[in-house]
Amino acid sequence: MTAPAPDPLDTVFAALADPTRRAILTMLLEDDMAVTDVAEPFAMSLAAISKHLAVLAEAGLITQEKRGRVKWCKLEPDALRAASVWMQGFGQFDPVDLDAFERFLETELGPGDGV
Amino acid sequence: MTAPAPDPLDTVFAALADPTRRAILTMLLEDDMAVTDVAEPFAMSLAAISKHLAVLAEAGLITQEKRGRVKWCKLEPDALRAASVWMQGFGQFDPVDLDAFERFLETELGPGDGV
DNA sequence: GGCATATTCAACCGGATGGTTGACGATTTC
DNA sequence: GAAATCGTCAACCATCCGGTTGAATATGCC
Repeated sequence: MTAPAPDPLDTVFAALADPTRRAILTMLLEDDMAVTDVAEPFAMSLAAISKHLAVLAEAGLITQEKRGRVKWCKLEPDALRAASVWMQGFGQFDPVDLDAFERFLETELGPGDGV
Repeated sequence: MTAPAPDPLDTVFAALADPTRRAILTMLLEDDMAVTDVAEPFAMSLAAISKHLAVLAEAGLITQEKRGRVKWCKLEPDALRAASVWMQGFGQFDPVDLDAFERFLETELGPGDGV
């Protein structure tokens, strides 16, 4: 652990840079989920998803709590606030346009993909 | 070029994940700059900065225009809007707190580092 | 023309990242 | 206690990333 503690923004943005991880976050918007259930829709191994979840947890974007043999994953939206605030500094954004958000979420999820 | 066009959010967030690149964006908030001038405050080669700028341009976060032998770099804040909008979906953020933004910018630049 | 300046290109390097598979520890269930 | 389930660990692999150096390609100046 001699690593010199990188800027939290580094890890948050890096975590968000992967589409699988963004999809996971979107899923967790709905509800808390077990690791196995998170992995279910993806065409990759459970171990890979487990790693993605570790990255998200490292960034503070989720927390994981083990109850019994099941590990529950919970969205931690506050971690996004720092990044969001940072970005707002550029361009004097208008207050966020929720219609645009809807459109983007649709793009994210893929049209006709009813996740 | 058989690469299947990654989600723009991938490249934007990946670009933002590097502290050098975020610092560059912050510099460009002030004014457009030539590549050499962008590189000046950093303890790394000009070629490295040139690559960073290419990443930012690829993500659409800046544009570069060559006038004479000088290539000018210009912030393109609109590219951040998509990412910002995506993030707003999580956590029903309050409208952004500009005081918090100031504090974060200070953290970014480093206290007592008068860049 | 010839030299200095601005920027990129190309090759290279070490380390991180995203994925795999198979073994393993922990927990529940029968 | 034995078997099934949940999740991680460890080793491995290919690729990407951030950096270097040195040569190459403009362009501007005299």
